[in-house]
Amino acid sequence: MCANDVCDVFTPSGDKAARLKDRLLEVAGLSEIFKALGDETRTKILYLLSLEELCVCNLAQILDISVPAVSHHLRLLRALRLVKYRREGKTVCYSLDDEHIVNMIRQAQEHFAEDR
Amino acid sequence: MCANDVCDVFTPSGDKAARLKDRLLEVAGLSEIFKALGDETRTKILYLLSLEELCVCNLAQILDISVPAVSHHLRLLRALRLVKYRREGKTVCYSLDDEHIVNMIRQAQEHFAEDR
DNA sequence: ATTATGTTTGAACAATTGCTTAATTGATCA
DNA sequence: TGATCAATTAAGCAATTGTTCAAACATAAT
Repeated sequence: MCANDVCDVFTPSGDKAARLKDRLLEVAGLSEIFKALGDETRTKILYLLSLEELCVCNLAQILDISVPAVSHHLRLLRALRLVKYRREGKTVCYSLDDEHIVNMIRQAQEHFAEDR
Repeated sequence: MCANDVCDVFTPSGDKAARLKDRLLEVAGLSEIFKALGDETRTKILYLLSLEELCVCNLAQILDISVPAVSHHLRLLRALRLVKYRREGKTVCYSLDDEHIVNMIRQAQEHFAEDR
């Protein structure tokens, strides 16, 4: 920990630190959504679903992982209301339930592109 | 795995699966960026730095965690070119090096808001 | 030089995560 | 009802992650 009288970007009264601490409330809980996208497989799932509606077994086929693995990921994405599902006979069809996700992916792509 | 002749959203030749598999290249490696935001502490760091330039020890103060913890996170964010730093005497000042991050955070906030 | 302060790095450890296999549930059809 | 197929859930395991403590490095001042 730094000595407050040396490394003081802050005002002596320390109210600035408090003010910044308050601003943190604005991003509280937000990382849950990013955590969902923080897994390679889930990013792929979300991107695929942004292209078209797909059932669990098709996702497993495309992603080359087991059906239960896909199901686990979808369960998490469902909990965050990022995807919605629709039962069609024996199969369950998933699709994107959030247009913001696509925007986030686009932003990440742009960052990557500039990264040369 | 599903039997291809029953759960066939795909064409019999299977070229559709192949086509979708190709599209996945468009999001390859993108989850690295989201992984950075997928940690509560790092989301806070990035948000604070979007508000103003801060040194390591100030970040530790505001976030109530140890200085090394902050440093480790900054190291990761540096590697992803999400933050930049500037030495000022003994202290090192960090700031945001990517406007896309702020956009991503805003998108996440909007999703959260609609989530009621 | 020596001391003091801010930052970084390394090692170790607890906690979390993502996967697989096996068992269970849900739904359709004979 | 019984059989079949898709999906979910549960349990267990390997791998990753975030943290702390201790040590090393960098800069500035005495």
